[in-house]
Amino acid sequence: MAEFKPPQNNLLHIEVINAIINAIVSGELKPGDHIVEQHIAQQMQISRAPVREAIRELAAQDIIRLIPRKGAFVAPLDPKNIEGIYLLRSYLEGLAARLAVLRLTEADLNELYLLNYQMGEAALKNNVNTFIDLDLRFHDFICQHCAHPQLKKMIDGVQLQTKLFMNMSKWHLAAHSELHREMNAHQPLLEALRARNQDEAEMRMREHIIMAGNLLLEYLVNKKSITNREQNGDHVGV
Amino acid sequence: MAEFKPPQNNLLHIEVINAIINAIVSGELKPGDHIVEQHIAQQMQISRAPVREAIRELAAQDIIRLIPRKGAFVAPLDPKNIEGIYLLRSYLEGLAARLAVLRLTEADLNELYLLNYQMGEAALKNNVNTFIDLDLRFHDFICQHCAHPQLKKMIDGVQLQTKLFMNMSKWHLAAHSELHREMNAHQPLLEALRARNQDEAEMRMREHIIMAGNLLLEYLVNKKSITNREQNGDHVGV
DNA sequence: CCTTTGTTCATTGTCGACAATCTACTTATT
DNA sequence: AATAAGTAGATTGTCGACAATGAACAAAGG
Repeated sequence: MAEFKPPQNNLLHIEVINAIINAIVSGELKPGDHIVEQHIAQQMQISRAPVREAIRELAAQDIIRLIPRKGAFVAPLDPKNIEGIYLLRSYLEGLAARLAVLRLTEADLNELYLLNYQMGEAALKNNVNTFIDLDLRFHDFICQHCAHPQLKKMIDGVQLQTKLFMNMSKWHLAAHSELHREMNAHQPLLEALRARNQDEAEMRMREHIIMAGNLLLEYLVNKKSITNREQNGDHVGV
Repeated sequence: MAEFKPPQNNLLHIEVINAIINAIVSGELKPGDHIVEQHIAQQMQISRAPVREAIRELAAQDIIRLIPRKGAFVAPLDPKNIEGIYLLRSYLEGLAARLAVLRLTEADLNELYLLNYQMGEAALKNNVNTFIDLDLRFHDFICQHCAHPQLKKMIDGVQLQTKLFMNMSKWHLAAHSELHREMNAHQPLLEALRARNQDEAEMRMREHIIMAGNLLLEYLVNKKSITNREQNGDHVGV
């Protein structure tokens, strides 16, 4: 029997969501930019209704800031905020790890170990995109096994933001030189999971995320001071 | 000069949100009920557009479950879920308390002590509604001072859910006999805040919320077993 | 009797149009 | 020249209508 796949999303607003996210990731839409419903609607040759829904949904995830009767704006990206986001993420994913300890089977653990191994390979090959993708799958895998849909949803939202941060700041371009620092970042967490130690798993997950946040932050501050130097010839001390 | 307040929410969808929440709180809409856009639109004599937006926003907060092309349904209310919600809330508000420690002024602390005192009074008078209202203001006050808008937003969403839980389960009707158990629930937290001890504040906030969750859960399980007994004459053991 | 195929109706998804509001600019007034 | 009032264009908020989908029920065929 031939394969009859169900038609993928015929829901317009979901395609709009993806389109907007892509536009932000690709830098086409920059933080602070005004998102005009009709412009998107015309470009995608659809009406404003699904565009509106997409914007509202992204606003619920804080990707977009909504101001009544003025419009939608791409959320600003400031380091102060990033620190808070990563702190939040560390708490949420820490809790997810704690809950996942109760549910991960041996097969699940093996899968995680495999992902971790592949990350090591990608790091050695300096393959940043593969590394980031594997890292995301690693975290997702744990969060999916926490059996807490609402927590999962929150984490997805925060993760999307961090993904945007990384892309907007073109972090991945500079990550080559940082990969070695992240290479074995999951090891302590994995051991805690295997030992079925909830406290330890939560703690390690938190540490790991805070560390990743600091790495990004460090890069951002660096870049900014370099940019400033370039712009006004001023030397900014470390 | 007379007060000329700006007209309150001109935005229809906000009024719809409140209307739906009220309907759920009052029991008019029960968990699992199908929310039909046109019905609400006709009853409120507006078009479907703002109703749609309201539903989408409530869905983002997990008050409502959305199924594509089938519609919106009031989120089901099961004890298993409640436990998870309170766990989540304990983590989020715990973090908020930790952050608030850094920002609460002496005046703020006095305000919190006042609220706590008033709660004691309300408890002694067995005034449940006042007690619940004060409790909410107490928690809100702390969360507002965590200087983390996104965390605050998440907490608001989860708090709304717990509020709905309490109302849907008619918990407040039975709370009279439980008030004394909650009366001094904030004391340890207050002391930690005054001592500017972040770890302690987070811990005490968590404990307090988990305890409140258990109280509600205990009541729900009790009620359910009573209901079961009434329905089928079966005796459910503890 | 059970399964499959139509049919009808209720509801959601999408659309184009209009009204209300905001911004930027122009004009008038002191 | 500076401030206030007015105007025009763009954008959001709201509306009513239609198309697409899904659910319940009836009819047909085995």
